[in-house]
Amino acid sequence: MQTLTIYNSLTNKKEIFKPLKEGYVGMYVCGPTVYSNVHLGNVRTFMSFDMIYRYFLHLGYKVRYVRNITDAGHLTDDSDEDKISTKARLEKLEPMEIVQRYTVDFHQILQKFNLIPPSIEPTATGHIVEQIEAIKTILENGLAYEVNGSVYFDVLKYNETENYGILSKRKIEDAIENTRVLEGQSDKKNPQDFALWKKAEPKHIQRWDSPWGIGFPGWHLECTVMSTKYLGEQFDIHGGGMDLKFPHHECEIAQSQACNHVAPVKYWMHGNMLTMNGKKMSKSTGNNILPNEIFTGDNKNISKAYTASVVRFFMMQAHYRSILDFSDDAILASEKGYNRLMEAVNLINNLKPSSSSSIDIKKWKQQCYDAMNDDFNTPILIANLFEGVKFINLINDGKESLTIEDLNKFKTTIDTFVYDVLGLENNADGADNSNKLGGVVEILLQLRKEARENKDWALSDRIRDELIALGIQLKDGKEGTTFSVG
RNA sequence: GGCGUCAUGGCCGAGUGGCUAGGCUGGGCUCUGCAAAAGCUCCCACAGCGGUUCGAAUCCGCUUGACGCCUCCA
Repeated sequence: MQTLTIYNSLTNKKEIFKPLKEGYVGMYVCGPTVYSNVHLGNVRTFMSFDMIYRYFLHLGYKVRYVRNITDAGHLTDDSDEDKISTKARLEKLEPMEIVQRYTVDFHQILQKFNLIPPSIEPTATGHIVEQIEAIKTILENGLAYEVNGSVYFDVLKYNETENYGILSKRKIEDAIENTRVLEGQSDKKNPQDFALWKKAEPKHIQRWDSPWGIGFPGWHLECTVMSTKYLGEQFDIHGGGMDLKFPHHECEIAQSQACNHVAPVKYWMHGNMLTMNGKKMSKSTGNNILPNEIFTGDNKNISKAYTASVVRFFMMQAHYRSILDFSDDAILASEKGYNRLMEAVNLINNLKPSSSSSIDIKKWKQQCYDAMNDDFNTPILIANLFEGVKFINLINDGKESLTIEDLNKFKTTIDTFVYDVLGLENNADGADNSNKLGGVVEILLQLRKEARENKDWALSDRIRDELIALGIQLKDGKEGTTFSVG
């Protein structure tokens, strides 16, 4: 098995990946709060971890991948109302109607981007009982307190024996000095304390009974409870967006320690933000683009529509830990690169084997693995794949050669990384009408060929130019004319 | 204000103490009726100022700038 290194946010270093149990990987990724449509920035994080999931699977690990749906308890501010309920009141819908609508949207969008569904996708509302049990345990361990029907985690007390700030590298002393004083926090002993259970006011729609009265769980708790339930008190990888590092993931660590007295996660992984116009995409600021707007081209930031595969390729061209800026120029360039890659991938089936190989395929293949083994470096992988594109074109031109064994190895490796690991899809052979279209174009190519034999350049050029206007690119080669649909 | 990350060629984006990133764009050549495609090739960058070093864009310090977190956020 390949030696894989992963950048661990807990230590800020690349570390060799060693699973807790040989051959198995437990991975938890914070999912969306389903109160509105997922925007492209949300998608990036899930796509990054999908790539990581895919690579583990390819390496032969048995992976249990858990990604939650937050459908309750996500506090917006100190108004005692959570996001789901606020939206529900606004639209006069049942909370679960909102949850259902945006959960379906989330699944549909991710499917379009060819993300593999996780092994388990638990919901917060489905784990209220477990959350209440966890609160009881934390109370028993003396690290939480009850005030007016709410329960808060006692951060200062926890920090006496443990390190609150171990992940985010914050010092609690600094936090105390710099925390803004907000209204309505009088229930808390300290501003740093966070809610485990919040009392529900009568106007609050989502509510559950508990030993502390009617209320709803705090946001941080669900991930602790669900990751523990499905992956154990300790598991290999916890992922999420960079913006969740503090306070969410810091709180998760504290809660797990308070319950189970062990560090829950071996490798913390954080995907970086997608920006647009240099600023983070986010729902609240409106600086975002929705996937459906990209598929239709209906957004002022883009000049045309782009397919999900092109967007996926665009994102894979950047490292998951780097900020990536979305722009029309950038994605336009990616689209061209994607098309070039896919044309070569299609061409590989036509290559003829030779009696000897002029290219070291084994070395090239290992370079692909080396890239992925270095903290999932997809940009380097793609650079190597373009090296492969060059090989394909040269072999096709008869300038390089591969034996049948090498050719098969080459083809398998290309397919593995392009389809299985990067999760790209080949739009050309995915279209139902491609066969019919191909037949029609073949007729035109025949006509053009006859025109050219008669030196009727006016006609042959007209056929070529009108086809290209429709996005059909002709390529004249020694053995006839081929075409590609752009 | 506090903490942190990053500053790479026309654009997007990797990476490394001395050796090619890659994609897109632009120039040249081969091929072609002319093109396109493909191949070859050119433009060879690393914010600024100091320091360490035989050697730094890569390590250290300072300056400037951008972004992220500190409040819900992938």
